Amino acid sequence: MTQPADRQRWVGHADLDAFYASVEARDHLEYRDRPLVVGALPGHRGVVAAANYAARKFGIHSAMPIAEAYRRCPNAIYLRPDMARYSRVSREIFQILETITPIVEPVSVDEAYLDLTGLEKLIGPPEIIGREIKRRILESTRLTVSVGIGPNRLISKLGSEYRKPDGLTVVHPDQVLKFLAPMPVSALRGLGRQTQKIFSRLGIETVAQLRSVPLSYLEEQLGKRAAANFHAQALGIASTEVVPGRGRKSISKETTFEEDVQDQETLHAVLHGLAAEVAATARREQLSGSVVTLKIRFAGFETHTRQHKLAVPTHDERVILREAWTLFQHGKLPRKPVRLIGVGISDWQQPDSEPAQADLFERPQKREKDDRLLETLDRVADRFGKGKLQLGCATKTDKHKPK
DNA sequence: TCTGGGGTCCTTAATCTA
DNA sequence: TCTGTAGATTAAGGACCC
Repeated sequence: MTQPADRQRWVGHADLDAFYASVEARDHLEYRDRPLVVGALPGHRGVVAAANYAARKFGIHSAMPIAEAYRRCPNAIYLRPDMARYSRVSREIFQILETITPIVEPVSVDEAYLDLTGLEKLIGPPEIIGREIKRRILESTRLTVSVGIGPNRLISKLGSEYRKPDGLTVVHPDQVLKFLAPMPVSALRGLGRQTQKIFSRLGIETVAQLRSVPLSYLEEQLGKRAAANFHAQALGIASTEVVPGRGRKSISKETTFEEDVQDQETLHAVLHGLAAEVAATARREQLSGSVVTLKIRFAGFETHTRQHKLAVPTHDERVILREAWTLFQHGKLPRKPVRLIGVGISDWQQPDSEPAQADLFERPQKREKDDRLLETLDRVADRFGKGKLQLGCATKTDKHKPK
């Protein structure tokens, strides 16, 4: 069904407030009103995944190293994330959003875009729709959400960030330029630390300033594509498209060691566990990928990836492990202690194509040798046992362990 | 100073192929 | 057959997001 070209498009953006921390506070009365940090535990490697507003008063924010958070507030409650529980709550919230509109695009576990076009006749003006979204979520889940509504994705997203927590911001089309003008350029989508540096060098601080810069000059500084993107954003021009249920494009698992590891048997054993988790997820989601990616991080945050395209897509952990291990050994990586190791698959093939089993693996001349190697290493992996490995932050397996 | 885990998208370089 | 070229594909890394 096509929409009339002149119909006003309305896009909503719903963003749960400090989601992980809010779920914890909701489910544990004793945590209420106390600074609460979800992420790594103090004394371990890791960062803050979510902090409630009491913790934010101490300057704690997500992605902050946990040691820094602890220095700022040693009395806060520190919790490991319980992703399974947050996922359940998330599913409940998405179901509620679908009672507003069937066109809901999940961005993450706590965030979604909604196509609200044409709902004025059913529910009311955008302000009423926004209030209705917030009311339904609060009544069903006892969680607050910040909502932004505007003529496109960019404006709705900036709207939900505009007032937090528990905010509602509606920006009508004729207010867009005024709404954007005083915002720092860092508010724009896809503008991170590196691009921020360039803008700072050019003396561009606000969206209004950015708007006054000729596109040709911006192109010289940022390249054509990025310049066009930020120029359009500064004018409030962005996509109105909301795509429900975008499929994932890759599956990966990685883990950071508590202390850097050089022992090959340990590395192989961990890689084995990660490959098994990737394969299990792929099988559960009926996906087969033909690109295997190995990720390695050394001391100093020096990160490398190596990838290889298979002739036949796979969700077989033996194939994934074998390929990842080959990349590790022959990928011309430095022989240094490893801080992080990870593996992933991507590049899905049509569902009807036959997934690669170990015996379909390409490079047949290497197979026999690889199999012998794998058998040996599998024995090592068994001997080490995943539970005995000194892993840093929990991998998904840890999180799924019954309590 | 210390930087997790799970993703997406983009740019660039190398390699393959017509 | 050799060489140059252009386009497609593969691979690596960076930037960004939540």
